[in-house]
Amino acid sequence: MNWDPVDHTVLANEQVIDGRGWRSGALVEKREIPMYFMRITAYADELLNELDNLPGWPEQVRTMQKNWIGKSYGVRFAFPYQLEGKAEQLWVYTTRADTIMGVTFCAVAAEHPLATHAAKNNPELAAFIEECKQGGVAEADLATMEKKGMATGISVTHPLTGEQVPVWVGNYVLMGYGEGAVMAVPAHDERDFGFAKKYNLPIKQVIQVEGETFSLEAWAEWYGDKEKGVCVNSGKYDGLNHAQAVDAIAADLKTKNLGDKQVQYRLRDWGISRQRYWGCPIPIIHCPSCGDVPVPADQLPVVLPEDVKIDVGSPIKKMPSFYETTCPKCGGKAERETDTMDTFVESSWYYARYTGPDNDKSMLDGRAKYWLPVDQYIGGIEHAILHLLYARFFHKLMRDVGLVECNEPFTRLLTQGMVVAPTFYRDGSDGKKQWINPADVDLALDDKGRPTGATLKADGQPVIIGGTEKMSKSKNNGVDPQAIIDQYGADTARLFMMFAAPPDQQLEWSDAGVEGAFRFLKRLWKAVHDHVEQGVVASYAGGELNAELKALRFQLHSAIQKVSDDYGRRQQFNTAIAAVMELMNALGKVNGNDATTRAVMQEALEAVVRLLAPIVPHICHALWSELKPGSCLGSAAWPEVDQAALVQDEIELMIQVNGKLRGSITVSKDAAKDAIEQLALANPNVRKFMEGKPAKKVIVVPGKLVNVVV
RNA sequence: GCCGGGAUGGCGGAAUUGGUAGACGCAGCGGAUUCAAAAUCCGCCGCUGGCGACAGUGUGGGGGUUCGAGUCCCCCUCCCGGCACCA
Repeated sequence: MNWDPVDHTVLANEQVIDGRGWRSGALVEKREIPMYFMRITAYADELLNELDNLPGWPEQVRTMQKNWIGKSYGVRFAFPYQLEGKAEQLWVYTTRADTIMGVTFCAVAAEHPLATHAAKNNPELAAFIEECKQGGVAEADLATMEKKGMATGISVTHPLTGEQVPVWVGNYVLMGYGEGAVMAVPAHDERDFGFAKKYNLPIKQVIQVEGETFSLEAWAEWYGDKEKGVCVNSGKYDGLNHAQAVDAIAADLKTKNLGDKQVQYRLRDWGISRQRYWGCPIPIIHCPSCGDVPVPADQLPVVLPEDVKIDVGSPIKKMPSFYETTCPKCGGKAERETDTMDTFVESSWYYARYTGPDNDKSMLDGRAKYWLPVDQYIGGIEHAILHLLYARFFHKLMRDVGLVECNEPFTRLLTQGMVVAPTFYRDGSDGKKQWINPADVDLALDDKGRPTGATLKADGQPVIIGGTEKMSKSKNNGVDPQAIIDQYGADTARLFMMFAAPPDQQLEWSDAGVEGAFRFLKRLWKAVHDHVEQGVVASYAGGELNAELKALRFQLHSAIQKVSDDYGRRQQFNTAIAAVMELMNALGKVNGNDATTRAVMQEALEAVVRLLAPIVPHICHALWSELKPGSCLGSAAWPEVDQAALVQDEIELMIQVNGKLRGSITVSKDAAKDAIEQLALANPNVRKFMEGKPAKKVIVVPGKLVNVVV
């Protein structure tokens, strides 16, 4: 954990800025703190494999979860060594056992027992180990920090060559991950290469890719290649490829009892303890004689007390009335756990609780089995891994105790892009940033629309422009759509937001264009009323149509098809709205008052109202009752595509010469390929650009275009 | 640093399977209506050249594959999300 030595508190990663606590400014230390975990790793394989059974999930989310779980096939093996006359083993894990003959040193974490031992009589090393404990624990910090190390003076024995291999302490090796130790092959691992160059450690090439030349001077991409490389300088393993070498080496290690193949996961167990008030209390009682005892089922749930005083730290940690209790086992004096659960725990099953919110006997009941899984789940892409992986895990836990029956919680997933907005702040007197809401700021723009400065509306004084980030409470850059709702109504606000961008795309918030949505709804309202004023009629059901009405019905039914597909399959609402807008533009151009025209108009307007209802429900309900008096939109069927209306007699084909657009021809829908070619070659503009040369090739893409190659 | 996304007119975006780049909307410009304005309606609207017909050019940058690339492949830049205690 990140420990602030001044404030004596655990800090969230977000609260560690450049290795310092956000309030105290003190250098943060890494500290081990006892805590409770949920064993999500026991479900790693199922969580991974089931990703292939989630066709309704976006590919990118499945890929991210797959990479996060990070199943790897490698070899776990040991370097034997003697310590104070005793035989010991330094265990490491690698996915590149084929490079094992190129090991020139090992690196261990600062907290590794070997490092602790070596530091006993080595004050310089002890100081270095202390230094390694500084800084935050976030993976991003660890990955970007300068790689540092120091020799321990201890050597271990290479399990295959018998050579002595020096052991270093490395600030980039983590005790909590894997074995807390790694083998280093500088010739074939970029990080090890940099480390070896920096500390002048030997580099031994053991992989060769044909046609390449190895150089100690600089790292090259192929050094790390495991597809094309074969072993060299590796004795009996020379000439073997990656898979063969791993097999042979693993077998030899196994013979020596010093290792074997092993499957590993990047996924770690889920630490759920939080030293905060706000969260579900962890139901454990600490008894001096019985140890950690679970709170008996009949005393659950442990309820968070509400009569608390909030000042510094969690109030329940200073509240004897909460934590003083008796041991359920021995009846002696005991204390409740005062850590609470990560709020991700609750967000991992709330969706199931919705099926029985009134149940005060158990967390879920049979209704959960009836309703689940959730057909369509919607959440921000920022939850692609943590929340969605925890929820999947928790669902499987609930399945395994019989609370739910399905394997996965969410059948279809839509991950909406973040709504991002600029951030603004001032440096407060306490050194903390005061975040200012974009609505309270005036922006000055240059002629290219880029911001040049910003001032607070209230005092006209400048504020600092921060980055554009996802809207959040902590950065105070959220924008409330209430202002739009107040001015234009909820339908306009909904239409505008759905029209702005596809939902899975990130969107920089701006209310420019909201007028356009409002105008469109006014046009729709007027179009229906203009029609209804002349009396409602039965919608078109068949009969001869002139070319104009035929074209209109083509557009109408194309729109129905497109909107249905956009809503159902593509989940892209901006294009669905655009299709209806195009249709409305076409309807606006219709002249004529005859019975057939009015019937087609009735058909079109009825369709439009139903197509838009999911986006702008209020106005559509009102308009539907005008178009179909006595009927309710809520029970109206979704409009159906009339396939006959989609048949066109003639189609327009684009003509290209050498891939460049040079004109178009209109042909009958079932014109033969030869006839199309002849027509294209006869086109005056085509002849002009052919410059008298013969056509080498004519490509006809049915229904699309003709390309003449000369 | 690693993993996942993204970059297209002045702006938001469209182009779904490699086949008309810029749909739809905003802003802007011109016109109609009006005493005037608002509202509404009509037209124009990537860039360069041209009175124009039209031609050239153009989807972050560089290379490649293809009859044809916004779309596929390789390399690069920048932006956003996640990186296990923001949730």
